[in-house]
Amino acid sequence: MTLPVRHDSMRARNLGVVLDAVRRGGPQTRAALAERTGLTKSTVSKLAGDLIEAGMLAESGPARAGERGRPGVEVVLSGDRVAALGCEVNVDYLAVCLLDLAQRVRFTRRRGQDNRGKPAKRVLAQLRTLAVEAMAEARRLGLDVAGAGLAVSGPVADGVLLTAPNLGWRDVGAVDLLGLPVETTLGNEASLAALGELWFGAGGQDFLYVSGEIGIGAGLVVGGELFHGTRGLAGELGHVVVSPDGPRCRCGGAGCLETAAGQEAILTAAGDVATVAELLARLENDDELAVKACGEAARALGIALTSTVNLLDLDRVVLGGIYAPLFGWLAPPIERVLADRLVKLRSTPPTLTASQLGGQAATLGAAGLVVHQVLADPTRFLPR
Amino acid sequence: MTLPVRHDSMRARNLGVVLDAVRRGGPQTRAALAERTGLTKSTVSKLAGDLIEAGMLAESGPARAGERGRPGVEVVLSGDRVAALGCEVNVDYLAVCLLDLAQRVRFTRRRGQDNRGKPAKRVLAQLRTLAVEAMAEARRLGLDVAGAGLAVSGPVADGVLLTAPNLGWRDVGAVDLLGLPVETTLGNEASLAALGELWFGAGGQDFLYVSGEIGIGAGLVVGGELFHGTRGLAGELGHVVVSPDGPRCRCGGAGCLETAAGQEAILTAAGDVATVAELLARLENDDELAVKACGEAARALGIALTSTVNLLDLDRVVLGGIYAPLFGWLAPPIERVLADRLVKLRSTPPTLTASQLGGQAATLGAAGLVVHQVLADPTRFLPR
DNA sequence: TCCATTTAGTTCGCGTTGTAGACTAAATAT
DNA sequence: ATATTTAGTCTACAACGCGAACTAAATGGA
Repeated sequence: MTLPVRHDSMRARNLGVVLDAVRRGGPQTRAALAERTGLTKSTVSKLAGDLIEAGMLAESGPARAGERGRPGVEVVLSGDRVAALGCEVNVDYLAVCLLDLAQRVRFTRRRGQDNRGKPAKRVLAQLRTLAVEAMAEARRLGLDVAGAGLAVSGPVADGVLLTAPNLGWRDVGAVDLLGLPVETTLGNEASLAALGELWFGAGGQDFLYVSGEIGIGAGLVVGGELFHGTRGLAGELGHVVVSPDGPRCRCGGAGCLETAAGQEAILTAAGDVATVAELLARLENDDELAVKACGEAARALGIALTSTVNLLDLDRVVLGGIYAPLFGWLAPPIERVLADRLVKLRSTPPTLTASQLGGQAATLGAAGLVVHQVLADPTRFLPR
Repeated sequence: MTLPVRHDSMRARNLGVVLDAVRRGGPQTRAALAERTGLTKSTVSKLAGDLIEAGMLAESGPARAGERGRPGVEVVLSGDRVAALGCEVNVDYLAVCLLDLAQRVRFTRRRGQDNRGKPAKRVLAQLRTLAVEAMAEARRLGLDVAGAGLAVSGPVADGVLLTAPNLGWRDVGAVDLLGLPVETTLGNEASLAALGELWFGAGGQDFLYVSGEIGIGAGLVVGGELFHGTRGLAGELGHVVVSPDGPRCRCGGAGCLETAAGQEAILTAAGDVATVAELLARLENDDELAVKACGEAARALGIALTSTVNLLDLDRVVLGGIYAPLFGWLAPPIERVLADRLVKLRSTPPTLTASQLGGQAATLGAAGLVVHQVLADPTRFLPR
């Protein structure tokens, strides 16, 4: 439903507009901000003044214009007051990061451990230990933690992780189990990684992030915003059908992408390789079977992506998860399929990129989500 | 970019909020509107007063509550002042409709004619004749035409129809060629039909509208809004891959849905039937080949929809275009495929519905789009 | 019948907000 | 030096929504 605007929400919104303009445009003078936002100089001055007083903006010294006229003073996002926490549970590690409002990473902690089959309660308690460390560091730095984002590898609804096939979990109240003293937002790993790629990677404003793990998830970013779908369950790329009569899939269907390009399918096809690291080693030695396995997976990915591109009108795809290290072997065949199948429909096939953030994408996205909530409505952190 | 809020836009927005609440909730008292919108009684009173003065709302008599207290007076959308035009060029007909602000259809005109291969300029001039008739009728009824929507069967960008395979058109500046004296918005037929289904059919707030014609398009509605994709080219369902090694498709790919379930594929498989009407006749006579052709097409549709549902998280699919009359023969096999393939991933497979609007969906959607623009910001039609 | 009660809608003074334009500040060009 | 240009602040002002008081119109009970 469309929300009404009142005086207070007008103010909240305009403060957010100013902050967001600074985030997008980097250090800028008040005059430039007025120009860019459409607000008047005096309004921007007042808003910026309040934000500086609240410690969310800071003056960063004179802007050397070299041109005529009084040089302006640029304002920047200040990372000295507010921060956000990003957390992630994955199959083989736990991770947290602390991100300040200026989007600088102030602290990270990662703990490699196999979480498969372990009880959710215990794993999340271990993650809490890391989170508490991060919050202690925040206090030491004089930062308020505005909230936390929690990335889990499975579909999510109302703070509950519905299923995590690779962890063997079902219906886990992850936010409650993590039990942080700040508001915690639960999100799907692929979605949050997509946001991480958006804000910290080379994703641009519109792209599909593909997260290759045991399952294959995807996060769609359109116009700089995440697409959620009806109930927030969008992104099950792993069960797009790539060969209707293909092998049966655990979802009940057959010939799903996951059966052709999921981690297990690739490792098996490469000759029952045990780990992705091992697979990589073989690929680097030009192991024929391994290369062939990647080629097969890539062709299946190419087909699924063709469908997706046609449906959603994408011009950029970012490959993450295990696909990032395998990028060199996957990208060429995928690109060939895309080019072949999309010639007539679009002038250029979508660009393929490997995720630059590695295992950090999801935690960065999770923390970034909170940062962006604060930037969009900073009233919580204003005096009075 | 996030837009700032100023006093005038605050007012515009709140007027829109009130109108939208009336549209969604039907006739309501001012008190109920205040409750629903979150604005105060006095504000709603003032806004409603202005809207009544402008002829966009009207008092519809006392609300019989039967309960204690003074009975309120309900306000309704008034269709006596503003209207919108919806136009459509399709393969075998031209159509226009005139829709008032209360979303009542005040005039329709349809002209059956084969437009294949004819020059766009001539066809659009013919459509203009119909549109001018509709605008004359509007003038006769004392209605201001706020704008027009134009539906065409092909991808659209910046007022230009990029390609219309079934008409044999390329890069047609359709808005300019139509040359109406009101602002005209160009839209893809499937997208606009989806909006028609949203506002006038039984679509609910979240669904995928599938338009079966020579090509197969789709319009996705999420949370009561159309999903546009990066450049507004989303919805090419026809080129989702359903059998990677299937027959070649005119898009350059192979095994696209269109090659299995497009109008021509079905007619050919049914034994080179000439028209959909003829196919229907055969189906009603239980012609074995025709029934089998529909079954094949339905299975392909089922596979494409499985992929789509997994990607986009849908729980309702509306079948339109030629699929609407064929619904009885298509739906059961599609439902079987969806049920089989989605068992484990979602509690219930998506509901399948036939479009109730027939060939009217796109014109209604096109006109509705304009009506909704006016409802969202009615300032243009306010005095002063 | 009368009056308390309840709900609808209007009126009016108030506080908050952004705006426009005058004004001050600080640079460059001549 | 002085004019010019641009940045930023200050102040009077108007628009808006808010809230409380008020009027209006119904029901229900004595």
